[in-house]
Amino acid sequence: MTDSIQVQLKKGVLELCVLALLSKQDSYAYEIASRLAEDIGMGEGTIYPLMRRMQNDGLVTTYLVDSETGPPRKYYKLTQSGRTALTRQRKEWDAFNTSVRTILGSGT
Amino acid sequence: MTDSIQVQLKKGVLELCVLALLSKQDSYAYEIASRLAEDIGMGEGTIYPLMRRMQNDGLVTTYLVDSETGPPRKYYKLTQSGRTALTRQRKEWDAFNTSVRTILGSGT
DNA sequence: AGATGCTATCTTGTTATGCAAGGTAGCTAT
DNA sequence: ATAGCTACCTTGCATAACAAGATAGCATCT
Repeated sequence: MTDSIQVQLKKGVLELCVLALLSKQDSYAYEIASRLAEDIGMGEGTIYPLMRRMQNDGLVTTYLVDSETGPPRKYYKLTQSGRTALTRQRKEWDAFNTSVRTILGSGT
Repeated sequence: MTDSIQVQLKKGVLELCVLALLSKQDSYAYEIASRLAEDIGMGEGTIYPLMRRMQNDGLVTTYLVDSETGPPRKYYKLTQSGRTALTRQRKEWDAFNTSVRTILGSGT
C-alpha cells in the first residue's frame, strides 16, 4: 500500500518533470529516465510511452545524434507548445500543492 | 489534457487528505466529499470506493448517527492504524514534494 | 396516504498513467 | 564471431479518479 501510494503520487507529475528537465537542455530518453529514476524513483518502462505521448501532443521534437560510446541517441527538444505547457503545469502543480497543504493543516 | 493532468495529480493524495480531515474530527462521507470537492475539485463518485478501501485496510471504523434533517449518517473515525498511516503518508508527500521541487528547479 | 425535494449512500464501467518484464538494436572490444 | 554496454521500445497489468446512474431515508406539503 505504501508502494502503491508512491506510484499514485507520481501520476500527473512525471510529464511536468520531463518538461522541466528539457527546458534546461535537450536530452535523450534514457538519460531523462536515469535522472528521474534517481530523483523520484520512476520505473524503467515509463519514459518511452511518456515521450511518445508528449511528441504526439506536440510538446517535443526529436533529432538523432551519434554517440561515440554506443548506439545513436534520440534527443528530445521542447517546442514552444512544450514551454507553454510547462508554465501552465507548473502553476497547476503549485496551486494543487497549496490546496493540499491547506487541507493537511498543521496538526498531527 | 489539462484536465487529465489535474485528475492524475490527485491520485495518491486523496487518501492522505481524508486521513487529515478525519484526524481533526469524525465526519460522514458526503461531508468529506463536499469539503474536498470545494478544496481540490474531487469528483462526486470518488469518496465511497475510497472510504471502503480505507475501511478494508483498517484505517477507519464507522458508526451511524441519526440526522435531524435527512437520512442517517455513516460517520468515519480514524483507527490507530489510520493515524499511523497519516503520519507516514504525510512524510512521503513531503519528501516527494521536495524531490519534485528540486527537479523543477528555479528557472523556466 | 402519496408526491416532492433534499440529504446521504452507493455502484460500476471507463479512462489514463505508471510499473515490470520482456524484447530489439547499435556500437565497441575481444 | 561473441560479449557487454548503451539506448530504445512494447505490452499487459494494476490502480485510482471520474462521471453517471441508482437507491434510500427524512421532512414537508398536499
